[in-house]
Amino acid sequence: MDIHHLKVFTAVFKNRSFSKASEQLSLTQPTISSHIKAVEDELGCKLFDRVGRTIIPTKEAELLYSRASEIIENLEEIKSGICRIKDDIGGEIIIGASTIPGTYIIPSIVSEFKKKYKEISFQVIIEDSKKITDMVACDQLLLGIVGAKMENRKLEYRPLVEDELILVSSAKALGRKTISMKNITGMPFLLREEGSGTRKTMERHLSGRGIDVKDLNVVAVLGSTDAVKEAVKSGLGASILSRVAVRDDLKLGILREVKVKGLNMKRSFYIITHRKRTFPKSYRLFIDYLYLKGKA
Amino acid sequence: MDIHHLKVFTAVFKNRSFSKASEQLSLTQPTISSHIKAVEDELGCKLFDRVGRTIIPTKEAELLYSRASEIIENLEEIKSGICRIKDDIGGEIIIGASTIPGTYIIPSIVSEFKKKYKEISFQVIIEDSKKITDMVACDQLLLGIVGAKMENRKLEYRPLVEDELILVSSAKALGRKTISMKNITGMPFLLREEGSGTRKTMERHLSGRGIDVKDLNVVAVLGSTDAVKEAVKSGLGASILSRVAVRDDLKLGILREVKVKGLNMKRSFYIITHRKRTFPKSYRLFIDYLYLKGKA
DNA sequence: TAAAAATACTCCATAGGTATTTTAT
DNA sequence: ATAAAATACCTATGGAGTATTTTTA
Repeated sequence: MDIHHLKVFTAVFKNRSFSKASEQLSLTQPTISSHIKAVEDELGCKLFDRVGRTIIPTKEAELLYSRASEIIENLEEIKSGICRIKDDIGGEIIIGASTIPGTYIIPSIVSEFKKKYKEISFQVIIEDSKKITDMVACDQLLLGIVGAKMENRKLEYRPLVEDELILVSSAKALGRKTISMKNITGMPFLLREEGSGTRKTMERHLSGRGIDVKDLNVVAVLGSTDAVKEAVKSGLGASILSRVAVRDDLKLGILREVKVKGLNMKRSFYIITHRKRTFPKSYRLFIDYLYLKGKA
Repeated sequence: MDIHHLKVFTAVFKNRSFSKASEQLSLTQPTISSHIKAVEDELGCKLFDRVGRTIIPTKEAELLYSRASEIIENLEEIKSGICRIKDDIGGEIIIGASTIPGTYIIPSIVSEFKKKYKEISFQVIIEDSKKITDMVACDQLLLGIVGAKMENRKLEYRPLVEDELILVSSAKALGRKTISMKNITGMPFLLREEGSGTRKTMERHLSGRGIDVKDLNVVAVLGSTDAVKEAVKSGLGASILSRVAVRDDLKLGILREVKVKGLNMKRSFYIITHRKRTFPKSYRLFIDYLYLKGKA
């Protein structure tokens, strides 16, 4: 049974006439006839007694009419409801971000974006790059911002902002402002865990220069940027960290940047999305905004 | 949008799979694909993200699902509701009957019928034959029992029981037990109104013997059988009435039958129905019961 | 006679199928 | 290699139309 059938039926019922119904619905009278016949056949009962040129609804028709309008309205509601949420820019955007972008990049971007779209609220989930990448790949998240590419054909990567990794040590620790590559392997070193984008990027750059993690004098592996920073501050060792993560500490003289000759550890933060997912309007707006930032 | 579409959609939604839905609905997987596509096109939005072999409903699909089941249930309810009332033998039967059958015939028939079908209730409307005939013809009544045929191509007439009109006078009035035709015109006469079946039948029989109503010595025209009976009892005049209407009065000796030589006023009571109307189950049962009586 | 519904037919969209291809596990 | 969805293509049903007939007011 088609909704159209019900619409035709109600029109006939209300007009007490096939031809008037046909005018109302911009159909021809034979079409109305055949529709009514179809419904009668489907329900296995007559709906109208054709008495001369008058039409009298049967008991069955009365029952059908009393409930058909309900169904028609219901369907219209669904359609309009879907049209609404299709263009609804409200709701919550959940961003999965790795430590560095989640802490130092996203907040200012979100705050700027919110000036234009006040009705969109945000939730930022902070996990390491690997975890975020997996969550996007497994459809637990629609949008992620990470500090390293973990290739996955399901995912769409787009650069957001440039960053740089630098070697930092405690300001209190004496030492040269510039060292050479070979000095790195000797110094006590602090590392992030394996899923970290910072660590992955660092490893990539070092191995490009012939140094493996195993060559380093690793004093400790810590689960967050802050933990590493604190450890460095306390003089436990040096570490390679995002410039954005240590900017304030450098300014305040708590940490000290040590230049490594010939080592330039540029990296990007990436916007990741699932290639095959469709996004609610609010997400599309925000992602477009991020893409624009990425191009600039 | 077809209800079928909605059923397919809900099956896919619940199974999170096109092929499982196809098995469940005994359709092929391509059919499911095309149905979902049709709904997506109609609503102008994606309903499922096809991510590898997993299927993820969009926000729109969530909304649609939450309301589609409602509609489907609604429609099932309608169908079952209609099936129920189609064979529902409960409810009320309204019989339009003219004076004589309504008073002397119908009550006993109804009472007998009710022994078998206790759940059917009856309402008997008593009007003269003409009025009842019109009401059936104009679809205000589905069933009538009248004492005379008023031809109308819309109507189906079937005999119910035989009756006989007889000439009656007051028992107190002296007079012969048998008279000849020519004596009729002289005597003071009481008549029913023009719409009366009794009157119509009487006129037909008399005119068959060459006597017109205008030839009679009409003392009064009264609107009901009882009124005529009372008038006859009080000696105002004679009248031609149904045997069934005066049976008790004859037995009790309150009224007296006067035989008219060569005048035999047999008549039938008729069941009338509208040829083009359909009847609820209860009516069909009762009408069949009446037809059976009519044949016997 | 005129108005309304039914009927007969034609045309085209689409529901349904089968066979095959694409994609991801 | 396999399982699932998409795609291509075919057929038959049924929706919508036009033209005509039937029926009744």
